Formats: sequence, C-alpha cells, structure tokens
Amino acid sequence: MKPVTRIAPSPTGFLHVGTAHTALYNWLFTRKHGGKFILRIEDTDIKRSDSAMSDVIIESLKWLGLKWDDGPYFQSDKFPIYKKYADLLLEKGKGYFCYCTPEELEERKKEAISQKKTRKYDRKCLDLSDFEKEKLKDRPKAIRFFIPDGKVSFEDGLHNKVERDSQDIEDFVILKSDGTPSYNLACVVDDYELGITNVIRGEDHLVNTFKQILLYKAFGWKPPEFVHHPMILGTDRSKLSKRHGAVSVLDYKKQGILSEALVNFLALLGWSPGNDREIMLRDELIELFSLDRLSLTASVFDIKKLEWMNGEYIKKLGDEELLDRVLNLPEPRTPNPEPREYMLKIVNILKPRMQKLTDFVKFSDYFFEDPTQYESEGVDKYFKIPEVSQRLSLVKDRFSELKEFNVEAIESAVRKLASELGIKAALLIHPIRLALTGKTGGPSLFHIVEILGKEAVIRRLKKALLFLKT
RNA sequence: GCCCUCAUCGUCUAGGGGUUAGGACACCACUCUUUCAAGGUGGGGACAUGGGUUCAAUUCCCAUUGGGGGCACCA
Repeated sequence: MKPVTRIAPSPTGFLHVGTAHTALYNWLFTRKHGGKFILRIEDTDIKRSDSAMSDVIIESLKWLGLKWDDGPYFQSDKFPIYKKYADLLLEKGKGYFCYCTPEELEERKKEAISQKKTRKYDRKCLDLSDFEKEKLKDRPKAIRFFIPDGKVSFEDGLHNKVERDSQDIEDFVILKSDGTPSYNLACVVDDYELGITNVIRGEDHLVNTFKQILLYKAFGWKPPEFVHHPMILGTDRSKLSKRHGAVSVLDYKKQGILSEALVNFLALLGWSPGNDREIMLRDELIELFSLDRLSLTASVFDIKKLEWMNGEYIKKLGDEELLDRVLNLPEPRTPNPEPREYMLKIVNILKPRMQKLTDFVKFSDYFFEDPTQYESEGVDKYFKIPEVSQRLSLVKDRFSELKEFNVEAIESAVRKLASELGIKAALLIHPIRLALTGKTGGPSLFHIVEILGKEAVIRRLKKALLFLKT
C-alpha cells in the first residue's frame, strides 16, 4: 500500500524550521515510496489563526521545494464534522459535558499544585445529577472525553513500544464550549478521513499520541503508524525559539541561504544515510532516506554548519544562476548596472568566498562606487610607507600606457615595475588594492583591476594619491 | 510534582561485545598565495556515572545523574 502522509502546521506564526524539518521527513518518506503527501492547515483556534500566516507557510513550503500532492485542507472548513464526531462519542457514553469555567478550572488546578496532588481534571462534571445539570444549563459547555481505565500503548516506529497508564491522562476536552474541536479530536478525525497511513511528527507530540490512540479506539478506527522524531534544539539545548535567532524558514531565505542547502542541512539534523555522505541533493536524499535511520537524540541547530553547507551549494552554482539568485534577494539589494557581463565577472571571482547570497552585497561594494574611505589598518600598513605615493604614481602611469587592459597585461606591468624598482610585487599590490577597494583583503587584485576597467582604476589611483598628500 | 523520552568529540553524526572509536562543522598549525577566502596537509578533542551479564563492555541489562518534551476549552 502506498503511504499517505501529511504536514499539519497551524497558522499562528511563520513556518518554523522545526515544522519544516518534520515536513521534510514526511516528504522524503512519501517521495521514496511513491505515496501521497498532504498539506493540512490546523486553524481550529480562530482567535490565534491568521490567514496571512497560512499564505506564508504555503510560500515557505514551496520555497523549500516540498510540494504536496493534495490540499491545502483547512480545518476551519470542517467544524460541523468535528462536532458530529464529538456528539457521537457523547451518544456512545464515551464523552460527557463539562460546565466548568476556565476560571474554576484554573483555581482548582492551582490548588492541586499547592497541595502537591495530581493536576489532572477532577471529573467534577462526570456524575452531575439532573438537578445540577438543570441549574447549569445556561452555562457554555464543553465535551470531554472519558478516559477508560487500563494501559494505553502503541508501537512507535522509532521508540518501539511505548506505554502509559491511563490514570496519568486526564479527561481532555474534545469539543470546546464554542463548538470548535480541540487539537486531538480534529487531528484524529482528519487523519482518519484523509486516510493517513503514517504520522511522522516531532517528539513533542508523543504524549498526545496516547490520547489519540484512545480516540481511535473509541471510534473503532485503525490508527496509523506513528514515528516520533527527535526535536531541534537551540545552542543552550532548550527548544529552538526566537531567542536563539532565526527560526522562520523565510528568515533564512532572506539571509541568503539556499533552499537546497537548508533542506540538506535539516535532513542531517536527526538522520544520516549511515555513512559519511553529507552533501546530498534532493534526489539523493529521497533515494537514501529511511525512517529507521532516524536518530533518537535531539539535535542542536548549528548555524555555522548550515552556512558552511550553503557555501558548498553556492560553489556548485553556475555564474548565471548565482547572479540571478543574488539579484532576487529582497534585502539588501545589490546594484545591477548594465551590462550583465560586468555582474557575471564579479560573481565569478566572489563565488569562492561567499557563504550566503547576501555576502555578495557585502563583498562587492567597490565594484559599484569608488571607495569613500580606506581601512585604517591598511592605511597604517601600506599608506604610511614614504615611497608609496611615488610608487602608486608610477603604477598609474604604467596602467595608462597599457593598450590591452586584461589580467595578463596588468599583472606583467605590475611585476615588471616591481622588479625595476627592486622591490617585491607585494609592496605594489597591497597599496593598489587599498587604493582601489579601500580594503586589505579580497579576490585577486589583477582580476579586480581588469573588471574595474582602466578609467575607474586611474581615477581611484588619483584619488588615493590626493588622500596621501593630506 | 506527575508522565513520556533520550544519552559517542564544543556541535551534527558513523559504529557496535574484542576498533589506533571513523567522518563533517567549528578551532589550531602548516602549506599554497599579492591579501582575504577557497583548496591541500596535519593536530587537539568523545563513548555521563555506578552496578551487573560476559573471557571481554563504549556497545546488552538495571539504577543514578543529566538533558529534552508533555501535563490548556494552544496546536
């Protein structure tokens, strides 16, 4: 049987990398086995859900290249159906009305905690007399699920058999007093109705699964197979959250991370192919993926490794492709003067030192405007040599005389001048770089000179000579 | 507090009853080089602790400790 899986984000925020991680495993598993991957938006909490967030989540998933085969389904479209199922449990005597107000519940919970007693629901409304019910009939009422005695267990694909005493589970709400379903009910009903065969989700849901198993039993449905994968942690080993930095998938896009690098990196956070392979393209991931190779331990999100991997992916890109991606960056935008040839040359020499797309903007400023200042470290090191003015002046003259202004001609002119002066070429190269770029580091100087062109180079050398006089 | 769960370098991980415990990121050094990167070479760095089982345990079992998650009319 072909597997049917799903990713079920709730639109209360952006697409979190943790959700993307789960989506990726579902997607890989489904692609590998030729099944169906469904997108379901869990927007039952009307107050907290935002349709703009649904759009962002959809956009993020698309950017990652995790295409779904069916959906998106919206749970908010199905409120009557969940209510029908909740009523069914009520009829079967597996659920009961609860008239307790949130305030009452809160108060009793506090009391339970202060008395160090178990803090689960006290079943106050389970055995109300008709008289009491009559008294409460105008109050809004929720439906709770009655937890039967005994043990609840299921086979998790990673953890094997997990078991829990049902005494430790409270009679949870399945239908809120406003008539909307709670998470566990909606989830079970939808997984059943959509024919989900494999639920692959984060370990934070492991405890929910016991409740869901009980619901499947109450309905008489066969539960899907479950796999609870470990979670992604921040550097302090707590649940990854905003205070650790970017957690939204789109944040990484903005930073100039490539989706294929993020996918590769996320795949390796809690999974490995069993050998030393690390850089794996989408198709290779699909081919190598298997659920039983998932790790059992939570993993720390190491941004440094992501950036390294991103650099590897950038190096694989052709100049044209890389340039297009750089130009598509929303912020910060790079200048994009004509002709395209000019931009391609810059991309070509900057590529090996880029780790993020945004690095292009950071590293390329001097290709678009004359430097307005010189790095002070460089000034101390290269501009304070007494002979520097004379040398740069000679360089300027030699460059002006060049008929062919290409890397070979430029390099030989500089080296020739150096040997005539009886100095090392570096003593010319460093001050030239500083004069042309304002920086002490960067790509091959001769390439920079060629790309900038004779006119700009001469102009900048003159400016530097002026600066040296003052 | 109760419940679930996990435990190999700083981080991601491979491995598994007998290994010099492998790789990657990061770090350091050297090298290449006009510089910065990239590349190349090398280096430091790990089986949480205590009990079993066994000829042998990092690997299997138990406990402890530590970490993570959950305990909502959130999902």
